[in-house]
Amino acid sequence: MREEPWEPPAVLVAVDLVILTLRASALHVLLVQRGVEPHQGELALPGGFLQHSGEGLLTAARRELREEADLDAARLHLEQLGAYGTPDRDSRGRVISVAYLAIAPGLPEPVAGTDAVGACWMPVDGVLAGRTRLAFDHAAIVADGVERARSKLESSALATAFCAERFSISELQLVYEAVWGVRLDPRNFYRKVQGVRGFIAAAGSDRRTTGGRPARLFRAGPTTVLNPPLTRPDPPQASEESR
Amino acid sequence: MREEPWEPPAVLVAVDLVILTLRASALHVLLVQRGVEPHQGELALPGGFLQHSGEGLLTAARRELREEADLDAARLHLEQLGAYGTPDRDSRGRVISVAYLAIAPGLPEPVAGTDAVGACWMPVDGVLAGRTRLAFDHAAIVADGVERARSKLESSALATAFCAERFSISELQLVYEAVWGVRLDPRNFYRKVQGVRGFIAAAGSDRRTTGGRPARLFRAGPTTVLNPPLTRPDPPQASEESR
DNA sequence: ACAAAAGTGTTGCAAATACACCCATGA
DNA sequence: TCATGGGTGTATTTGCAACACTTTTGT
Repeated sequence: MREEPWEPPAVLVAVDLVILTLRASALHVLLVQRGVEPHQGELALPGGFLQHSGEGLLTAARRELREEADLDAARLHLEQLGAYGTPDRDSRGRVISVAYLAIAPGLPEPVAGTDAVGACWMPVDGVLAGRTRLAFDHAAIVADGVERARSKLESSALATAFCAERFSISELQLVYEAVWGVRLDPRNFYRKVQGVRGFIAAAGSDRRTTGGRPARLFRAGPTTVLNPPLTRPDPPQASEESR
Repeated sequence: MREEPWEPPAVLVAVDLVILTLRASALHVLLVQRGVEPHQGELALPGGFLQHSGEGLLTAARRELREEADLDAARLHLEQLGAYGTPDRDSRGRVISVAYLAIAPGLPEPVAGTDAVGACWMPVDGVLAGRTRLAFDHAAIVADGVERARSKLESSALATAFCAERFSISELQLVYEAVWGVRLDPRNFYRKVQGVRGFIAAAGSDRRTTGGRPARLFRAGPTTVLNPPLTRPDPPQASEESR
């Protein structure tokens, strides 16, 4: 760091959240409708400015998670995505946003206790395809978050963060299929997942059923890096059908 | 983003650079000696504050690259690492640092034209092991940068950024061996690398030699994501010798 | 001729796929 | 007893590490 005689410019720092979850086998992101200008009424990521100059970035992310989504950060996966600082991204002046990615298990239904106007889960497909328009550069941030989730499913135990505390192997498979957008063979998936040491651990011989044979239940294991990794099958060779 | 009656606190934003290169088959990072307080005289990452409120983060990173390391950003790989914003990381007040990772080919020798005091290439081993002490939280940032480089070698064409414009396959192998800290079989590496479509492209049948058979030369290919990826061998099972 | 580095062929093991099959339960 | 989803066995394919071997240069 070099020092110079001039004063460096002070900027505003916001923290925005990309909260992903699985609903009806599709990946969804939590969006709020903005109550004030700029971009009033438009959809945006939940977030807000640093509250006081002693607040850490991660602390602020956890606070927003609680305030805007009524989610308990202690139970969620939460990691930093990156900083977004294009000069003209916010008409109020120089605002740099530090984005965080959170993964939530499928919640009962609507997001309760939200103090933002109209929070809702939106399918990410629409956002990625540009059909769902977002304020600021938030669509790009969502795209980065989804891409991060897709790639981390391969090499980390992130998938368990989409599940409730106890889950069956086929529920875990649904996570992979929804996030990657592929179909997997349940039988091979079953053994593959069990073959990764520390990924999942048997959780009581308890079992609930939905019509067939009851499934064994598991909970997230101690491992966070998958070894061997679960490899994503390459999409079926887009030939003339593409685009 | 929620609006509230209070003023959000303004903070200072710095951009710091983790510039990695290969020297004598070892991974090195560029460090400068700080000329002013705080941490005067200590080693730190090159970087500095945003220069004016209209300067973009990436623009600032490119400027620092030029000013502090005399490197041309257009020829380098440059990507954002993340934001570091622990409240007490800088004694001057609230400073958030956005770190960037740059990869440079092995340069002729010393870093020329630097306006910082005492810029030098330091082996990353010492930094990672804590033997080389850095100012602020810069040692942690270096560790994150090295980890990012290690993991991106597997799935992206990042390795070519460590090489000159034209390189032989064995030079590319040296990059992988140095960054990963492993030994690879040259014969299998040779074919593996050639098997990845778009990774490297033949560059003139030109050839220079160092005693044996001349090598074919290549340049970076169009692909940035490696398919199939180059997988890193797991380290030789640390048994009782570990720690 | 020999050393040194580049490049090729071949083989055997191990992981991943595909899929036939058996198990446990509700209706 | 049949439909539904859970779980297991196994043959075939594929990927990859190991290593013998050939090629092309400098000295």
